[in-house]
Amino acid sequence: MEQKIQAKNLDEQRFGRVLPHVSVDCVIFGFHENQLRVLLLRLRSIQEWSLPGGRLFPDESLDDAAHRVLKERTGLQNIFLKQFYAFGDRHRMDNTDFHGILAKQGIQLDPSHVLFDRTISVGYYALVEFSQVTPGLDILTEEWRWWDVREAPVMLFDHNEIMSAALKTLRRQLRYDPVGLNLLPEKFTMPELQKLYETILGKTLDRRNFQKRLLGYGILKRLEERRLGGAHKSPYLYCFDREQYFKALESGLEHEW
Amino acid sequence: MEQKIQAKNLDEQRFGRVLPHVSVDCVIFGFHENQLRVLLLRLRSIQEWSLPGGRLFPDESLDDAAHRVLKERTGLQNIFLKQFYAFGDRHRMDNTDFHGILAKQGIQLDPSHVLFDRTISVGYYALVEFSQVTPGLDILTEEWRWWDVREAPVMLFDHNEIMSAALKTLRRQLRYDPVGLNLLPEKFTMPELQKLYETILGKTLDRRNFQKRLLGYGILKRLEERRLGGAHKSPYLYCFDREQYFKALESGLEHEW
DNA sequence: ACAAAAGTGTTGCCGATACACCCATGA
DNA sequence: TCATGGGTGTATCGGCAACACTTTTGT
Repeated sequence: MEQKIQAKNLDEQRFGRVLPHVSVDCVIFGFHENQLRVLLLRLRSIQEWSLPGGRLFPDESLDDAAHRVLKERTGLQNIFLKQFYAFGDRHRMDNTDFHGILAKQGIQLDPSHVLFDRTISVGYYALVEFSQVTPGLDILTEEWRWWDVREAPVMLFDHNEIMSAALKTLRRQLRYDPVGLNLLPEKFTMPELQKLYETILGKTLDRRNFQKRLLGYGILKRLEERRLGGAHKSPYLYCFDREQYFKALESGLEHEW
Repeated sequence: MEQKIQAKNLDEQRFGRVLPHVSVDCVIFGFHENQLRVLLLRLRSIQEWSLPGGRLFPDESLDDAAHRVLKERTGLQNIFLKQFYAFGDRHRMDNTDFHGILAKQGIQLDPSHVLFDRTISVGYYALVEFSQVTPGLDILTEEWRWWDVREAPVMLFDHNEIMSAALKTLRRQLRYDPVGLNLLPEKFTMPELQKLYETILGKTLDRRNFQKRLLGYGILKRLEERRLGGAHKSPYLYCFDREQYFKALESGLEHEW
C-alpha cells in the first residue's frame, strides 16, 4: 500500500503531465583535481547509473526542459548548455527490465505507462563549475556522484554512448565553447587552465605555446595577485575578460588543436 | 463523403501506426546549373511549402525514418544523410491552422489526432545527385520542386529556420562531408567542383589555390578524358578515388575555409 | 589571330611548433 | 642551495594566400 502510493506520487509528480516518446539527457561536465568529471545518478531500485534526464512538460521547449533538469540536479541556473545529438535507436532502452524491477517492489504500472514508452532522447552537455554544485536528491534518486570520465561505470540504456558522444563533441568544440570560463573558478592560473585543456583533449601541450596562444586570443586578464602556497614559484592569477570572450566566440577561436 | 474517406485513408496510411510528438524533417540538397538547391514539397490544401518529413513507425530508428522519407521522396537509397539538430520550441508549429484548413475541406479529425500534437522534429540533411532524383507524388503531396536555396519560399512551421540551420551546418562541415562525391555526377571538371564549393560557401575562391588544395588531399583521380564542347580550352575530367576519400574523411580534411 | 578559359609555378607572410634560458619559492 | 615549477624569448618550418605566365580551344 505504501508502495502503491509511492507509485502514484511518482506518476503524478513526474509522469502525469509529460510528453511520451521524448526525453532529454544531460551530460554534466565538471573539473576537479585535474580530472574531467561527469555527474551521474542512480535511481531508486535500479542498479545501473544514469545520466540526469527527464521528460518534457507539454508547454516546455527542449532547451527549457534541459535547463530544468540541470537546475533540479545541480541547483544551477544560467549554465552553459548545448544540444549535441538526438538518440533514436529502436532498441536503445532494451538493456533494462523496468517491469521486473518495479514488480520486485510490488509496484504495478500499466504496460502503456509513459515509463515503458519507446523514447527518443535529445542529448545536451553542460559545463559547470564543480565547487558550485550541490545536487539534491529527489524521490526517484538514490545516490549521485561525480565520476572521472575515464572511469565511468556501466550505465542505463545507451547512456555510455551518449556520454562518449558528448565528450567527442566537447573536444571538437573546444575552440568555440567557453570551456575555461564555465569549468574553472573565477580566478585561475595559466597552468590550471592548461591542465583543463590537456584533460579534455587527453594529451599534453607545450607550456609556452599554450600560453602564447591563449593570451593571443585577448580574452584573459592577468591580475596582480599570484597563487601562493605552491611549492615553487608562484604563478599569476588570471580571469576572463567576458566582454572580449563573447566577442571572440562569435568569430570562433580559430586554430585547430 | 468523398472527403471523409480521404481523411480516413490519410489516417490509416500515414498516421495510424506512428509515434506522436516526434518527427524527422529532411533538407535535401542538390546541385544544378551552378545553384545549390533544396527539394521542397507542397501538401494538399496547404499553401506553404514544406520540407519532406515524416513520423516514426514504432519499430523504426530515427535514422531509418529519415532514410525512408528520403527514399519516398527521391527514390534514392544509400544516400549521404546526417542528423544535425533537434527542433523543440514550444510554438514551432503555431503558424499553421490545420483545423481551419481541414475544416474548409470538410475533414473532421479528433482534436487529439497525432497531426495536431506538439512535436519535436529531428533535422537531417542529405546530399543527392540532382539528375538521379525523380520524386513521386503521394496522396498528401500536391507539388514538388527544387528551389535555389537563396530563393526558398516561406515555409510551414519553422522549416525556414531548419533549412538555414542545415545550410550553416553544411558550410561548417565542408571539410568532413563528401560533398563533391554526393552532389556531383561521377565525372566532373575542376571548375565544376570549384563552383560547387563556391556556391555552398557563398564566396569565390582562387582557382589555383583551390586546385592545389583539393589535389593535395589525394582523393581525386584525373582521367585521360577532357570535357569537350566548351567554348575554350577543354578541362580535364576527374572522379573521386573512393578508397582514398573515405580514408581521408576519417581524419578530417584538415584546414579551414 | 584573338578572346576567354584552363593548366601550372613562385613568392611571401603568418601562425604553430620546437626548443633554452632565467627566475622565484619552499624544503 | 637545490630541485622544481613558472615566466618569457627565438628560430624554424609549413600551409595558405596572393599573384603571372603559358596553353588550348572555338569563333
